[in-house]
Amino acid sequence: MVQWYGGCWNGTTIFAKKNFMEHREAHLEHLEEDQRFLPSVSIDCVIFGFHDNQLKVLLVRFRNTSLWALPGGYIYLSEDMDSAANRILEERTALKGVYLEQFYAFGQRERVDQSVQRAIAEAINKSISSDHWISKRFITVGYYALVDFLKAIPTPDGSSDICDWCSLDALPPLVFDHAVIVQKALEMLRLRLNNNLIGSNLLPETFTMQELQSLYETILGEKLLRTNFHRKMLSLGILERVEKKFSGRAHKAPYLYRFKEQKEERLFLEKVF
Amino acid sequence: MVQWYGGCWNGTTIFAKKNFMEHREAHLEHLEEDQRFLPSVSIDCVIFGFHDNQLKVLLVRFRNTSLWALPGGYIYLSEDMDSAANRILEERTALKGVYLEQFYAFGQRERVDQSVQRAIAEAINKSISSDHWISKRFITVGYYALVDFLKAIPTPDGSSDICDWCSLDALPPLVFDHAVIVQKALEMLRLRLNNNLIGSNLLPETFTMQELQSLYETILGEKLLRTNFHRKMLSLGILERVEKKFSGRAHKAPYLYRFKEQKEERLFLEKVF
DNA sequence: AACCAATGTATCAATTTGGTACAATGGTAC
DNA sequence: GTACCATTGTACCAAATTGATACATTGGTT
Repeated sequence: MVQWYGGCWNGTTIFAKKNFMEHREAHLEHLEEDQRFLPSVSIDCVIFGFHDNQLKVLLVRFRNTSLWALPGGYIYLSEDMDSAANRILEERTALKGVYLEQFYAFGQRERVDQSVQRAIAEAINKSISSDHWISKRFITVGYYALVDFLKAIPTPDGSSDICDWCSLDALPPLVFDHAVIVQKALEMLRLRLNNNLIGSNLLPETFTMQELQSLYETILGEKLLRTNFHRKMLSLGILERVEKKFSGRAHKAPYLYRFKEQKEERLFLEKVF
Repeated sequence: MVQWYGGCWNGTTIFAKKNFMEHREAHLEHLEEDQRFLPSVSIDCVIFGFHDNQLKVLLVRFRNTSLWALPGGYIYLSEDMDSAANRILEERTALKGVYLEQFYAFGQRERVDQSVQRAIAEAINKSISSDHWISKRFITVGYYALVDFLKAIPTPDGSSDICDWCSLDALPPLVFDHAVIVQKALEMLRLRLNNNLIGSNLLPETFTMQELQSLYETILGEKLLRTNFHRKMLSLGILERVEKKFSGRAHKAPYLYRFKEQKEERLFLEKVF
């Protein structure tokens, strides 16, 4: 069990460990063949999950260090930037086709601390010269993803030994400007909280009103009145009640709900809260 | 007077022509010294102005062609990406410190049509080899700017002979994916229409309620009820009435308004409409 | 002086929201 | 079984917001 400020949760499985080795090989290959990547541009993914009434973010830790970072990567010359982001996401979670959205490009001149960069390279046993492609200046394009916490299989890449969930409110220190990137991702997520996109991607197929409200509260960072939330959600007409009831702990059993199939047009501008 | 689908307006002045020559020199210099730019990344600016109750966008036309494009440029290794965007904006408008915000990065593999790229290079008398830095793959980071239409001085760069305003609803065909970029800029602008950021940057110091409403309607793409708009705007408490009245054409003279000085904190999430 | 269209304001119904009350319920304790 | 209880679903009311219409004001035209 990985612990970090009490926030991490170990999702690594045997299956993940197998993938880990595969990707490690692939990664070493990349370093030799940097010509295949678009120079100066990297991608970083803020992968959100929801569990225990908390927003989680997927992080990797570089091998032989205690340095945490967002899962990231580079763009092959032959692929679209969005495809690259999808590939990176899939490599870390083993999930295909999940909700993924670009939210901002980070271009500060000094955003990558070169001494940290070197420390990482040395720790993973790569001596890189000062004109190595990786030590050149990069801008990074941020994507956030919304994934089903239980379905994702966190999988380290060749430069990391851990890939795991961390609670958003107890993140370890992150390398470079990654803390800023997470913050911005959350901001953009709030800005786009409307319509059902958020819930239907962060929650399992069916869920209780309580879980849905807790998700909203977590993202918005404020408490909502239970009864009014209930009313509002039902009035939007995007939920349907699953007729089976819940059976678990004490007290009254809540209904389960699921999101209705959506028409393609998005009500992107409608405000919910 | 530049005409294009009836939408263009010629803002070029004698002052602008002087700047034009200066920048042309600067640009030629750049082409030789491509080492000074960050590879693979360009910037394109969607510069919005408001005039005649219409949203305008600043465009450039490449020399000896009829090809229109967004004003753009590259990032010096020594400058932040945001600074580069500011510099590009200033070069085309002679305006400093205007409202400028990054909105999206465009990374499709084939987003730049190489045959068009070559045609432009030839037209401005540059023969570029297929491995010239400019013919490599680029992602472009989009920024939108909100400027006072009357204060901007549209100024072509070295590769263009015209820099001018075009009505958003009568744009000429644009090169590459620039039409998509404009569309996305508008979308993001709508998403962020809240608080007074928009108005205070697209309108002159003082303005009538009618002008403000017209701006909102243009950006949102829908009609609003005059009386309710009036009420809402006043209730937000962000306007102050300038005691002088208006004196112009026929009928009753409207009050003039201006935006109050804003506290630094932004009410970014508050919905207005 | 009569008129007119644009402007500022008032008003009212419909809707939405914030907040409280209360009945229903599925389990626990005894 | 019965009393109890925290949680859930729903009802309800007052306050605030919004949609829509009416109307008084006014600067200039004819």
